[in-house]
Amino acid sequence: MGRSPCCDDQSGLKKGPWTTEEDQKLVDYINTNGHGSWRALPKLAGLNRCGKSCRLRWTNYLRPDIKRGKFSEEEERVIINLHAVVGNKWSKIATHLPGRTDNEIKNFWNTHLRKKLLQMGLDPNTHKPRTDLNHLLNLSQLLSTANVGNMMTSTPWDNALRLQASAAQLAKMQLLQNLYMQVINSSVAPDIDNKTSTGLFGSQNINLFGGNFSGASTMVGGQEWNPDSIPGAPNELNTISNSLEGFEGLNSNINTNLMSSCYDIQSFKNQFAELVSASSPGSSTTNNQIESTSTGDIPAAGQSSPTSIFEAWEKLMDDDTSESYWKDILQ
DNA sequence: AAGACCGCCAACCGCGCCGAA
DNA sequence: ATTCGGCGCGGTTGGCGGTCT
Repeated sequence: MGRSPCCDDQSGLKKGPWTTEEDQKLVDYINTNGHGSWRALPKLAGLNRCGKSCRLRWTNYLRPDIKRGKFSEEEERVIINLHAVVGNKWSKIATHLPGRTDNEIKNFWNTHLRKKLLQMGLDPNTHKPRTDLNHLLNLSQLLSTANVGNMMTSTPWDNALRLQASAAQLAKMQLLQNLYMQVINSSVAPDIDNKTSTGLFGSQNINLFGGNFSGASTMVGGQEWNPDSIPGAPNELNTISNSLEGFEGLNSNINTNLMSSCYDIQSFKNQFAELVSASSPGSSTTNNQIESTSTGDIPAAGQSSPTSIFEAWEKLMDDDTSESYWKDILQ
């Protein structure tokens, strides 16, 4: 049982866009008298509007301390960080951004930041990696952007490009994670969903996520890149990385350099083979099968075998990977 | 040139909270 | 303790302007 609206269609009160005359009346009245009771205000100010409409117009548009124009990078960062903590509490977020209204922040989130997170493979609601497989199609696009690094120079674009490249690396980690999840869910290794077992979830306890990116150099776009060379980048990556902690998936024991190890598919294969042979002695899957190289064949939809998954990974490493291939793989 | 499509954002709507009676 | 009114919040809508075909 909801409340009756403060101004229904029968009230004869005006709705829709405000005219400059109405704005002026409202501003003049509030400047002279303050808003007082919003319900009483329209009559006192000579406006044919409901109080709620007046309040919204004032708080979202006419207030003198409103800051208009593009959001700065710092503001973006604040919004994302706060959203990760408080969720869709726009008014709470707005209290940390002087001059910005909850409505403006909400709109900015829905039109820009939400998409940004989605492109990074993060769920905008949880700020954790998306677990649905469809988004991997977007990731493959992200990965291709990493090649922009080839054109890197010493321009102000560097930071943005390199951060984007690092996001692409993160995407690769996620893909690895998702591929592994497919393995876990496949019939090949039905009993290895035990994170204390040996092998891929082994005892080395080095978590791919939640690590420290400071000092972790890697190859980006054919050049060695160290996040430390970019002010704020290690923190940025650590923030993203930390947000991935607790993800129900790969707790990798890939134990070399945190970032470059993500490319080390061979060790991943070897450890996986070890795991499969240890966990599924009766399995027909052999190391040889796992080690078999891609023939370029596209696996049938619905199939999910270690071989096809590794092929998928190798395909990912191939810049020419087509979107249709991914669709087939991920179905 | 014009219609279709899309993104942005101001404004509206419904609900929940809170304080006063 | 309960009811009621006012306000604020978050979700949604619809119009406008820009871009695409």
